[in-house]
Amino acid sequence: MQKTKRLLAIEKIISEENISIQEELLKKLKGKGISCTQATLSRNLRQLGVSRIPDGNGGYRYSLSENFRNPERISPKLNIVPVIQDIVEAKGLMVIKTIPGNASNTAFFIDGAGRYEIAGTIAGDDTILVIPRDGVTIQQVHTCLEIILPGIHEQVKKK
Amino acid sequence: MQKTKRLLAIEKIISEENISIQEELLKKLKGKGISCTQATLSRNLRQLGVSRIPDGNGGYRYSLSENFRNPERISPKLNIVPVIQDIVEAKGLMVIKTIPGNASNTAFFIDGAGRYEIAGTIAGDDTILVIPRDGVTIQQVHTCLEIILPGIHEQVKKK
DNA sequence: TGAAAAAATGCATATATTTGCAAATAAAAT
DNA sequence: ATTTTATTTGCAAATATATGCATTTTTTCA
Repeated sequence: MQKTKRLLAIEKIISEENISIQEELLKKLKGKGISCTQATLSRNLRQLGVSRIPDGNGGYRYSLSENFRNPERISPKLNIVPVIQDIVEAKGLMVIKTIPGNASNTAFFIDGAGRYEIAGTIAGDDTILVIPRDGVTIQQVHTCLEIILPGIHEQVKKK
Repeated sequence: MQKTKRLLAIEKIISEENISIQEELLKKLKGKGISCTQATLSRNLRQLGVSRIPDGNGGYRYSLSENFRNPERISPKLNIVPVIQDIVEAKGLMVIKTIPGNASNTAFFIDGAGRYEIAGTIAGDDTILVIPRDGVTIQQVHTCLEIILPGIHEQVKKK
């Protein structure tokens, strides 16, 4: 889907560069072969929860919401304990195994990151089903998980 | 000075009410006997670091930006803090609410600090009861918590 | 597969926000 | 106190953002 790709690109650009007006973002997108109108961008930004904040220098810049910008702020807590046991994919979905009783805890963090890539999660006692949004690849979900829970793949490999 | 008063009033209004456009804020100010033009407001908002964020409901609202005011406050040391949702006191005891499943983790951490002020803790799923030792004031417990979890009160205030 | 419903998009425009500039006000210096 | 300098403000205009509506694209469902 065109929109999914655009939303992801918007997030990426905004997190990496200082965008002060929508027209500027529009051009960056065009540079990546993604094009739409400013009107669509306006709607997309709202949907993504992107806010415009003073840059402290007399100007403004667009910014991802708090959770999004600093996912590492809330994640290392979980990494203190090796709660995650395994990550496997099946039928385009992702299954994360945790130590007993920690699935909902972990899913909560994943949800809290507010990543667009993830449509939602369902947690049992020691298993989480991560449902990627349509058009999002498994690889993108892996990357996204790494952002939410830095070191997650490393941790799993050790077992 | 007129401006100082206005800036303070703006902060107060924005923190208490949902303001979606500047004209709206202008009226609220007028209601408090403070008047200026929308242009001035625009400048003031930027100076205060006020950002406009999606309200998750198809609209926008103005919001004080913690980031802007305390950019360096975001440090890895705060990692453990965001699990804490609220701190209230009752009957000389202290009740700490956490995100689901994190009460025992957090309580363990508090216990681990071995503070004299705290006689003990009891943790459920998302709630911790902190029992101060006899003769210890609630204020002392607050101070003590701040030592164990630096930034904890600041974090809670934001919610 | 085709019709119906829903979602996304562009266009034109309405609405909202920012800014250049000159006047007014406040602060500092002599 | 008076001049000088800096800050604040309003006004009008420029710029930026959001939205109504018609159209296209995608999804759903029979």
